[in-house]
Amino acid sequence: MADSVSTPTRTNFIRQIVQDDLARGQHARVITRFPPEPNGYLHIGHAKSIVLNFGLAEDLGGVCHLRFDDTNPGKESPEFVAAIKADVRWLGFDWGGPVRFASDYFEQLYGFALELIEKGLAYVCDLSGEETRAYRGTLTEPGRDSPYRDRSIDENRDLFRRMRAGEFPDGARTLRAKIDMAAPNINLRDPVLYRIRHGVIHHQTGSEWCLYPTYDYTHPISDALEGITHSLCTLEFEDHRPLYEWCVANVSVPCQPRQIEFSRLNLEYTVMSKRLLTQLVSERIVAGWDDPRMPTIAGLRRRGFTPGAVRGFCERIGVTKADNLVEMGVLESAIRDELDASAPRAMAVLDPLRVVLTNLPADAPAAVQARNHPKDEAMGSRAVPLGSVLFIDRSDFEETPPKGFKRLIPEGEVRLRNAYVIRCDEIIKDADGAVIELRCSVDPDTLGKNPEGRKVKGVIHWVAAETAVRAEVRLYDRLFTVPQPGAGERDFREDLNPDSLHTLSGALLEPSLAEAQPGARFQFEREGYFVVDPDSTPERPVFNRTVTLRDTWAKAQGAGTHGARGQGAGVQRSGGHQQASSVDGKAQAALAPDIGASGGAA
RNA sequence: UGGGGCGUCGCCAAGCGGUAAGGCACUGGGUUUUGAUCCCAGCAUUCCCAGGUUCGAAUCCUGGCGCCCCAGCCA
Repeated sequence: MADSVSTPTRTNFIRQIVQDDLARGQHARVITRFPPEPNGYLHIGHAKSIVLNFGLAEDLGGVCHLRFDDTNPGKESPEFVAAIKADVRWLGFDWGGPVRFASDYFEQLYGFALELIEKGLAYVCDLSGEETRAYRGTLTEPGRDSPYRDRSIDENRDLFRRMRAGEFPDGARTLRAKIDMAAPNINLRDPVLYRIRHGVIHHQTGSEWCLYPTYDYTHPISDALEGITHSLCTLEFEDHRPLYEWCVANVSVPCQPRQIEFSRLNLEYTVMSKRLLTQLVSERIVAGWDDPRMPTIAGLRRRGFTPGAVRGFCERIGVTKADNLVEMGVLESAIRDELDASAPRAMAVLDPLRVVLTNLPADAPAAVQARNHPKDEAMGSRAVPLGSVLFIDRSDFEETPPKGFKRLIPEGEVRLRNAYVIRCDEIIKDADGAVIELRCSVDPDTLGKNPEGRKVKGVIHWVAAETAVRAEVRLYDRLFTVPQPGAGERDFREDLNPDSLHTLSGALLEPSLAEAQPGARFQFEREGYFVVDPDSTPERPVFNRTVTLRDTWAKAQGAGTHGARGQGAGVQRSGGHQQASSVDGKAQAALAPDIGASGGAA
């Protein structure tokens, strides 16, 4: 019941294949694997693969292994290993056994390489990297055989052993598969199986090896050793499948897993490549891998997403082989669905405007009772202190309202959420003409009931000045201004959204929010869903906006501006937040140089 | 131009020869002390194009067109 996003698990072409295999008795049970390289954090695209692999195994009574593809130690680190494990667990999956590493199989892999050598299917090649490339040919021209291709088995065996023993420097020799230098599929033109890497400390094997197997060789064999039945990967590996099959067919492994490819996820207004994400972090364009603007699992978590919403999103987008570019709206809809059902409501004023109630009755309650959820009685209610001095959001008052505006206007009435109907009698301005306070009168007979003889359409949220808790609120927007950052020749940093973060230091919360713990999620009524950031302390609460509420009013108002485009995906353009941003010039100024510098540098 | 893929509504995506699911978005209407949620209705005579097979084709065949991936001792 908690999982409101739950859509019936959709099938897809891969599930169909696996179920068919199971039905035909081809396998006793399905074993899949999720094989990340620990060279960065997991992102939403990985979540698609995780949900596919773990979800499939889970539903079909099998298991899914978590195996780190750690064959390139120079780029990998234990920090990434730990983060990846945490993310997979957070998503709610269990690998039902030890975490595995391709490096666990280094010794066996080495043995199989010897087997290939004995069979005349692999040879030690002395060509340099550059020469190897030259010999490989091009997309349209066949390659040429390496001059070392016909070394004797004895010589190959001897050389390969000496490679392991550390007798040759980096790049001096490689072990190559002997397949076909004229193959139209370039992956079959005697691909490199092993390369020499001295001096790197592998996070799992330390300095035990100076010889490291390549992905193309390691992956199929690791799969086979683990009894993987279906090896699911993304489309760019489709060309590698013949090589995958060559490997498991030519060494003495217990089985021959089947590789099936699906298309990777592309999401509008963000980037998904690990190279680019790494760049965002290393150039400090974002605060880290878990910056709430990042499409990483850690970023989404800190942004306030739930595991259920991420899984629900992955189910909504499906699994096919078609190239795709998914709109942000789908992700947003997934999290809104879940949070609408599960997040307790509260009131918070992001951009405060002082309101003095001039006639609050002496017998008015010191606090009003407010339900924590409009539809879920079980979530209970809370007391919200009331007082004669309040704050409302600046955007909820307009001196010259646009047509259709149903919030507070001069001489107009509006309902204070959970409290009285008030009427704006007087506007107080400063020397510059800016509104600094409103004087309002309450209709004492409107607590818990509608006024008689007239209709008050608008409802606005508020906090009482005396008991308000000051907080920092971080408003996030999409990281990029275009659907496909860096498309064409452009540097993706040119597409960064300079307004992707607004830090509000003067937000005011109702007191019930004061002791909220990091990770707690709320709906700030009429504003959006917010989560307590790990930076939060009782002295200084910090909330992150996960996503705004759907806002048809803002959308209608924004028509004609750029707000009308892009399905409003993730962008808050209401007047209130534009106000908020100008209120917060300091925070913006602090952020701007960072982005400017990185954009202008390289 | 060699090889491998993909092309069904604005975005995802079902469909597996019997006459176009669903989600997101969008548009109307209703309920509402969140301009939220919820509800109801609308939204592809057509499946990249052109031929062909068939009583019948998005599904089969042929030929085009368009897009993506591959020349790391990365994964």
